[in-house]
Amino acid sequence: MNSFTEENYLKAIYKLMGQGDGKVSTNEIADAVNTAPASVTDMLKKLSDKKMIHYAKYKGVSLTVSGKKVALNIIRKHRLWELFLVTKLRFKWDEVHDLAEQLEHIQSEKLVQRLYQFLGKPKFDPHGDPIPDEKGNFFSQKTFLLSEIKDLHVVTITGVVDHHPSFLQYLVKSGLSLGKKIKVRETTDYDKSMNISISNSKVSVHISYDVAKNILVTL
Amino acid sequence: MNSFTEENYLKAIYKLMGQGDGKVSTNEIADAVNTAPASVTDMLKKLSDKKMIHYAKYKGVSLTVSGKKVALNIIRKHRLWELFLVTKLRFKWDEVHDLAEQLEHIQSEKLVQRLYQFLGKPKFDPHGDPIPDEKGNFFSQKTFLLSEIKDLHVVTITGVVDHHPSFLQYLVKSGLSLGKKIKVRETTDYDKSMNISISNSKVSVHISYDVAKNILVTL
DNA sequence: CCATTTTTTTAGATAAGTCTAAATTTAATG
DNA sequence: CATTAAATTTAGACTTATCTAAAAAAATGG
Repeated sequence: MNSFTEENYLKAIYKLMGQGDGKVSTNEIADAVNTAPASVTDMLKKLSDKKMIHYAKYKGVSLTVSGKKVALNIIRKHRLWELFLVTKLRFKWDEVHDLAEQLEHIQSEKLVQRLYQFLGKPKFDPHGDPIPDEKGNFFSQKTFLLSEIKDLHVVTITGVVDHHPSFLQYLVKSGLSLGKKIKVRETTDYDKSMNISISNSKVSVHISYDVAKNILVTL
Repeated sequence: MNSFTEENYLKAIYKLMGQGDGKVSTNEIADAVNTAPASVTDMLKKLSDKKMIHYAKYKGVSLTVSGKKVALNIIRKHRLWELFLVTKLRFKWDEVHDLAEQLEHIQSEKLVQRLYQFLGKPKFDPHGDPIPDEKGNFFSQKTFLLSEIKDLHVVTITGVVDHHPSFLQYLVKSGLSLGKKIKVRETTDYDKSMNISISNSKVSVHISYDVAKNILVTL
């Protein structure tokens, strides 16, 4: 069994590794789990002993197959709980992250299975992130950053890069929720800000480049 | 904020205090939380510093008002989660205890409120135990042990003393679930075992004294 | 009411996870 | 490529919650 702390490290490493199998640095992890680099080194030794990571001093780390499995299971639980909170308990999508950070550590395979059934075997969480299945497989849609979309193209919002409550709240206030179809009307060369219109509502919104590069869309 | 461990001690002390405000002994607590008495003494000092318990060396402990409040909140969460697991996720009543022991430590007042609403502001958990409200108040029904009921009386099963899965499973197998109306047909003097009949089903069951004194009933 | 048993507390250690400060390794740069 | 800067690890210490063994207090019972 793994402790809460170990699970959090594995999750952080998983996220830092991204798609590729690149090595993750001690400082990156320290930053992600909000602890001193020296503490991270200690934990890396421990996770290495447990065969959860590949670790060679000064060389960075990557997850082993078992490490990846654990990480994906935590992520699965996190996203299922987020969806539960939003769809069943009427939480807003910007409120659920911290609570899910607690719930993701509840140990019970049966509970996860039942929750999964209860929610109707969902494929995505309230932020548009895919929910891994029991085996760790998940849908990976081809998404683009809204900031990369050329003028006059119509796209659908399917996710966010930044998950902070304040950003999510800003999106809601601007009428930009998941699933919305939008058209890029005009991009300003100078600051790369965009004027976009929301389909079926004549409404148009002006968003900064900073915002646009945190919104994921599909064609 | 209190740690998981502190919460478990407070819950244990609350349960050991029972109705009265009697003092609870170190050994009783050690037994309840499954740790060595010496460890309990350490924790008692800590809880005393935090003004959660009244503690004088060698004299036993009792909860302060804040200690009781914390304990009741944990119990509230425990019972709400048990009910959630049974009514929403189709767990059996004998499966939920250990899982609720984990879930009861999730910190979020909002979550508790929402769960409470979601479950329809319930008054009792799946084992017939009352669920304290936000303020720590709960219904206390006048219940009796089935073992104390005289022959030919009709009573309703409203709870259990022993919460162990094996006992609960035995009850289910014998058709003795919460809410069932039963009549005590005959008590055997020798071993105090009972022959009882279940209303609306002609079925009669023979139960030992050990079983009868772990079933709570109302007249 | 004194001796023995039981209960409780103290003392000293251990393991997990963290820290700061110092040492070491790697990377970057003139 | 030698020196400085940055990243990483080691060393030593702290906190929380636990343990065992020994000491102290309370309870029991002839």
